Amino acid sequence: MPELPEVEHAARTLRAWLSGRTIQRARAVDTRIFRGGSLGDFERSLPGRTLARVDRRGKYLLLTFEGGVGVMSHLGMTGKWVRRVAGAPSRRRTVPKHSRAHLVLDDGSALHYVDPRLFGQIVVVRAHPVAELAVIQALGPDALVDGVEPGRLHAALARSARPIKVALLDQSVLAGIGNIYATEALFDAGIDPSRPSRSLTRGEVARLAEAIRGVLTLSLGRIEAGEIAYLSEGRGVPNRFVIYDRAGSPCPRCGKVLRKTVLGGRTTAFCPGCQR
DNA sequence: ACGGATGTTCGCGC
DNA sequence: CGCGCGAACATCCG
Repeated sequence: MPELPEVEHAARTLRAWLSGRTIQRARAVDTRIFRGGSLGDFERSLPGRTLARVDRRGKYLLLTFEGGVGVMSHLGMTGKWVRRVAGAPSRRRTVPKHSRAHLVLDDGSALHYVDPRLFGQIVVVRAHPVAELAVIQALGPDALVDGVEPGRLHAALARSARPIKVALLDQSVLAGIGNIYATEALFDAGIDPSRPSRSLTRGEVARLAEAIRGVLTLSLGRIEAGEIAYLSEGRGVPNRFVIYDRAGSPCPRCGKVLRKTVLGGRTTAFCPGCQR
């Protein structure tokens, strides 16, 4: 579930895996994950290089290598980076299922990009810094790095009549929020997700901004603490969210039965009792 | 067994 | 231009 906290964790993990290492080999499978001439650039431009930095903007990972080659990696719905260590006494397969690309490092490890549904993207950029890609420039302030400034958010929300939940998913309004954290933050702030975004008062936007900060930092903390095995193989992990995917259960705040609706084509859980 | 849903983004048509 | 909808794909659940 790669939204901001999960992508931030992926960024930190990649930073640790790649720091001080040299890429020996790069291979990719020809899928639509690679746009333009990126597949060839991925295989040819990366070997011999070392990492300069890993950044995250919203849900986008930005890798910059010494010598001026950048890689943009977006995880889509089901993408993740996993590491395989040579000779590890593991019963896991050497090449993970649905591996679409991998980097072999000088310590013998291999970093695989795994993405069953192929909704992710990898773009290799040589002409300019990777952060100058149009998709990155189009992003609004990052919900974690830049913070959620209530006045600015209020101004952005005041321009549209679409539901507040849909506006929160718009990455040009605020970068990093996806379906789960939009649902959670609106519940936390006690705001009905179907309200027109421009109907929110300054006070409500301030509450929402605090709720967004809260749900993102809480989740990131839990991921970093190892409480959540996002990068591991395990599936069927229990739902750790407060109301996401809990329609039909009692509201943990007021006890009314949680309901669900569809906004912007996305399922949205909400409490009819305490979200106004 | 099969229909319907699933974390994201983009492009099309109105 | 704003918006709503479907498509891209594999897997899981009931």
